[in-house]
Amino acid sequence: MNDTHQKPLRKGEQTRAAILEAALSLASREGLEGLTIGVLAERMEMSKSGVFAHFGSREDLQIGVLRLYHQQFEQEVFYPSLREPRGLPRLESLFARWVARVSMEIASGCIYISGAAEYDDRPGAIREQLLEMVRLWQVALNKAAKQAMQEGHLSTDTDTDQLVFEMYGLVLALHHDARFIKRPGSVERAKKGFERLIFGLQDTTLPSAVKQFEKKSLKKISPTL
Amino acid sequence: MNDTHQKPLRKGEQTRAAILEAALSLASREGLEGLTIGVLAERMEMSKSGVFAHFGSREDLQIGVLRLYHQQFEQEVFYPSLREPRGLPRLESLFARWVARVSMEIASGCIYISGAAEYDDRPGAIREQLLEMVRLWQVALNKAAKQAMQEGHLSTDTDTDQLVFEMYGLVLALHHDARFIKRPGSVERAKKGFERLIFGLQDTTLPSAVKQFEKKSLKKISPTL
DNA sequence: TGCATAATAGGACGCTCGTTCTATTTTTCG
DNA sequence: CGAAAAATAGAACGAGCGTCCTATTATGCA
Repeated sequence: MNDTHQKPLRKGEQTRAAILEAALSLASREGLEGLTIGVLAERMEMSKSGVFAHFGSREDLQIGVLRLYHQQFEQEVFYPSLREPRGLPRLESLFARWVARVSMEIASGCIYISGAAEYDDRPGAIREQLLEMVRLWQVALNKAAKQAMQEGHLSTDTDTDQLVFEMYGLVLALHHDARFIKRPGSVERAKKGFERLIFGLQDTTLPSAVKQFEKKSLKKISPTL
Repeated sequence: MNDTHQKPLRKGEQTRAAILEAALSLASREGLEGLTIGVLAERMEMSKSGVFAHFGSREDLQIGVLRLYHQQFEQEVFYPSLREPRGLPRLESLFARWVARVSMEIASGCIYISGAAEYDDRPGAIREQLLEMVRLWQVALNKAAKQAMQEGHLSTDTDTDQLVFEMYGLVLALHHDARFIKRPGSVERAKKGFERLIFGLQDTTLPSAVKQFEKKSLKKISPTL
């Protein structure tokens, strides 16, 4: 009954991390709301209460999963792009890595996207946490777009909010078509849409004469990762 | 025990329809998977078994909801647009009415979109039904785009699959930003994206000289309904 | 109006869920 | 090593779920 708790020991945090990884994998497939402690325990070959003890509640577990996903997203998409020169190259890198990650997640699912649908109007701590992360990501994209403007890579009257809106739309369409409809070629369509978006080309309505701008960048970003 | 069942009487179908309406309203907010017979019965001021008896199973109820939604979608979006002349006007009408409907659904939610997230990889009759409807809608959009090509309203080398992909992305982004993030102005962004998409304008990268094409249509489609 | 039948209510079922309590095993460290 | 503390297991709980069964009420038609 003595509540002077020492700092936690090693083993606990280790299995906690393992549980979170399994939980993330599960939540990617079934959704955060579909994540169940029983199934998670089964997957971990542990008892329900054994798993549960690492988290104060299911909600805390879900938030832990969210934070782990955010961390991975930062590490795989955001930080590497910061090494690109600011302006269009960085913006292109952000989009390319984002698309690459969602492509890899086709078999499992992007938690930012599925979570947005799940927590549309389900108030609570999970929604708040998710909302903060998605906002952060959109702000990062917006900042990169604004820098591209300042660097002269985009027209000075570019509506960056509109640009981010359409970039997000392309990735949402990719996720939708690839994961729900399971139509091939969606990745290429997202990339093509981005090129058209950036270079302001729509060859279906305009005569050529402007196509020379196409495909002069977005190339050195390797499609791996 | 005599299984020679007569054709069903009036009252039954009447309340069945009322239940389906309530169920659609509920499923719009909570998702098809969040639709529960208990809550539905409460909403209808009926007993659980009374509600249940109108459907062979929960799955049948969900499919009924799906069909009702599809019917409404056809009536509000698809059929009225067929009265527009084939080609770009009809394509614009389809998009405008689609956006108008999703705008009205901001408080509740579009089942095509939320359902796509819920049934990503949850096999079964519901996914199959939903998939068929979404495919049908995309095919309709594609057909309208192809007609716009044939009418000379769009360039002959238009990639209509790409066009539909991006149109879908715009509506998905609208749904995402308006419903999850609750950011205002999303409707205008979707419309602006469509105009840019159709007219091939991206004023952030191209000098003006082509802006005269803008806003010459998509106007007589009233935003009401 | 009455009778057959459809429509609905009420209750119980087996199941799964998150959570709690208590006991047992495992780990950590003086 | 041995004791304190952490980690885990096991069983039970109350609630909500879809579904089934049986009785009761409401409806439609001869």
